[in-house]
Amino acid sequence: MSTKAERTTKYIVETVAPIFNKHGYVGTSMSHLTEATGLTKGAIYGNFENKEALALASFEHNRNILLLKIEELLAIKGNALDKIHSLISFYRQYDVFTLSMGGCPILNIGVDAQHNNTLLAAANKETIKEIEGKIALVIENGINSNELKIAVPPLQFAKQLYTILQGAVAMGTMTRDRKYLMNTMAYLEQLIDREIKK
Amino acid sequence: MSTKAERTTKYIVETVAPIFNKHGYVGTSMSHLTEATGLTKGAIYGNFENKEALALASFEHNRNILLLKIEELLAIKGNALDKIHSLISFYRQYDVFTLSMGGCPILNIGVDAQHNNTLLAAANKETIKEIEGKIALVIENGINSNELKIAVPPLQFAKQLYTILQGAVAMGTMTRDRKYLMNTMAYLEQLIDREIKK
DNA sequence: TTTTAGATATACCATACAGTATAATTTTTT
DNA sequence: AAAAAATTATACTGTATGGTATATCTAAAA
Repeated sequence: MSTKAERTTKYIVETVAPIFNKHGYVGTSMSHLTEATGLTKGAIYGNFENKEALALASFEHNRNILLLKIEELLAIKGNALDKIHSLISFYRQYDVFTLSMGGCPILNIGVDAQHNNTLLAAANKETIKEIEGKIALVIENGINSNELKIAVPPLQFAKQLYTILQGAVAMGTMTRDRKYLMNTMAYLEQLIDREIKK
Repeated sequence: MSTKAERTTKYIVETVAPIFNKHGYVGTSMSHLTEATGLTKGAIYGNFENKEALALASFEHNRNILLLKIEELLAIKGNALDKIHSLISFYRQYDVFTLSMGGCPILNIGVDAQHNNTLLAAANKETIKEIEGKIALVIENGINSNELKIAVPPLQFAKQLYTILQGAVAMGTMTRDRKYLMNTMAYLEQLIDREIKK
């Protein structure tokens, strides 16, 4: 069984991650965190070196949830097109999926950290790269197995797809209107079939 | 000629707008603003009621620059397709255009204000509506003059187009990589021609 | 050019901030 | 069950925060 501190550390991160995601690095104060956790600063600073380390752990927590889900979606049985459709279909409910995280961690931290915290900004950039790489791999396999044919390299296609997905996430977030997700995914579904079928 | 206070007010907003845009509402402190302007708090609070009013004026300043530019781009001589291409082409240099504002005001304020300032969030939402409306009008005119034919209503098409544009802006911002703008606009140019030509 | 009104600077609130030293309290080990 | 070690609470730093009252200065009107 895990030690007390390990469990407390986990509890703090889980409780605090959506707060950092919602209010950003500067927008989140230690008093927000003590209030939300019911713990004192002594407990928090006993488990994390400083606010930045806690913010980083919080981002990585949310990032892991998202990455694991994306891996799962791209690992379903079927060919490359099935996997891509599985991903796109998921983004219809991306808002409810990210609700418990306090919204999309990529968008929120990516924008907030840009001029407020270089560590978080770098971690975010790295995560984007990972997601794009995972999508690209699926595309590449589809090409190698003679299933797909596309005009651009797999990674560029993956980046283009993820850009449109994140566009819908951004617009949905800013306007608090789910329709951006629904309409964009509907549009993408038919676009993908038309563009990459062999 | 304008009064002294009018000129000072203008000077403050111009100086302060990119700071709010970069660091967000909570991330911007009054000391940032006094330092940047070379003025004291007395001068600033003499011209603005509080921090929120100043942040709102700052957003509206950046928003006006952007909206005026978009209006200009959509007002060029030619048919609807020319106007749309004019807009898309502009977004290739969107990063250099928004540099002096401290980045895209729609994205930055839209994400930051979401959980930190309801007034700013509402103003941002309104601006998005305006931009989409302007694009939709161009599409509508193109349809009425028998130039274009599209499968969805003009406003939905406009929303879809702006979603992809903002996706490129978001990805470019988060990764600090211009290629997202370049590649997405290249992709859009050929997509538009294929999809909406009559 | 003097008066008056408008605009800016200074000095100061009370409060909140991130962070720390240490005491009290739990866990864990013996 | 006692001792040792690890963990959390308390109380406190010094500094920064948004905002204000008032004094000083500057520009416009008489």
